[in-house]
Amino acid sequence: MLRIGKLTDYATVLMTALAAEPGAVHAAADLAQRAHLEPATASKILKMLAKAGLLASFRGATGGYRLARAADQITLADIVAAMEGPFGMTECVSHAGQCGHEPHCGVRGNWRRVSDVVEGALRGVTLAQMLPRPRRAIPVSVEA
Amino acid sequence: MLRIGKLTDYATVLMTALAAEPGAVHAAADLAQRAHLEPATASKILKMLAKAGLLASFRGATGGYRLARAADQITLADIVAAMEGPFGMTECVSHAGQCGHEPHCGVRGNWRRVSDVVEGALRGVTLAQMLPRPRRAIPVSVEA
DNA sequence: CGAAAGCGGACTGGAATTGTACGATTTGAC
DNA sequence: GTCAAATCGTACAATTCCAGTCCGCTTTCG
Repeated sequence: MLRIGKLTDYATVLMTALAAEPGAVHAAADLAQRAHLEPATASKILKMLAKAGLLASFRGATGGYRLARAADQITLADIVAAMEGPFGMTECVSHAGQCGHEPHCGVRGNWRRVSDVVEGALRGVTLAQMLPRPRRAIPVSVEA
Repeated sequence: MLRIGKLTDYATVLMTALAAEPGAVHAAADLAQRAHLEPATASKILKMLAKAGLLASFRGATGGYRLARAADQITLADIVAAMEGPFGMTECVSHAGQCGHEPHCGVRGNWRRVSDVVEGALRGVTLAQMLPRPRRAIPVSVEA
């Protein structure tokens, strides 16, 4: 498993739909239709992405959403963080001190290293690379 | 976030406790005490690990659990897979055909690549490396 | 002014996960 | 041969989390 939430997955679809026409402002209903999502659900996701600073929003009639940065400046790590909060595969990685077992744990450091690798992998994939185009390698290198 | 379950985390603690004295057979109650877990919970986890083939179990008096393989032949990927089932960050990676959006998705391949990177990272950490010892680098290399 | 569109929050139904308990079975020890 | 120790398998209760929806408010264009 090791899943991300469905909403996070939908978010990537919506983001790629926006990246397909960068610069243009898209209404939420329009994006929902492209991504085959319920308008209410799409709207919720777009709100979260806007709050995280990944999208610029425009209110009022003819309003909508637009990418806040160029597609090659937005990575999967950004999207995941926007939808699911701070990184960390275990509670103790993202929120130190919450787990009463920390003093005698011994595996904490290892999870921290793995989390860093995962974050690096997500950070290595940009929105531009996710468009249906020739793919490039994901650069990853980690030292412990 | 991008969390693994708590039970998976506990499982790594139990596994390292077993790896500290390889070859010896430990009772579930003993391991629970070392890991500071409720006996019932530890037992549940140990059963899962045994069913997955990571531990050898011995019934009856003086029974208990022992590593099925050497500590450097067991990786975090094995433990996570034992506790959480087949890999994949999205539903469509581990179970193709379940998601009605697949025909027009366009991001599936990208999640597949990221999942592979994550799996590689977990596969690069062995139980032997998780013991409180000098750490080595996690080798990771991926091509897309 | 009115319609269109985003903003914010709340709410609910369901699913997954966690943690626990109990009887059955196996095995070593005396 | 009997007993006690220990796992196995299953089932269950509680809780937490998440997906999805809805509604009222605000903003902006025509």
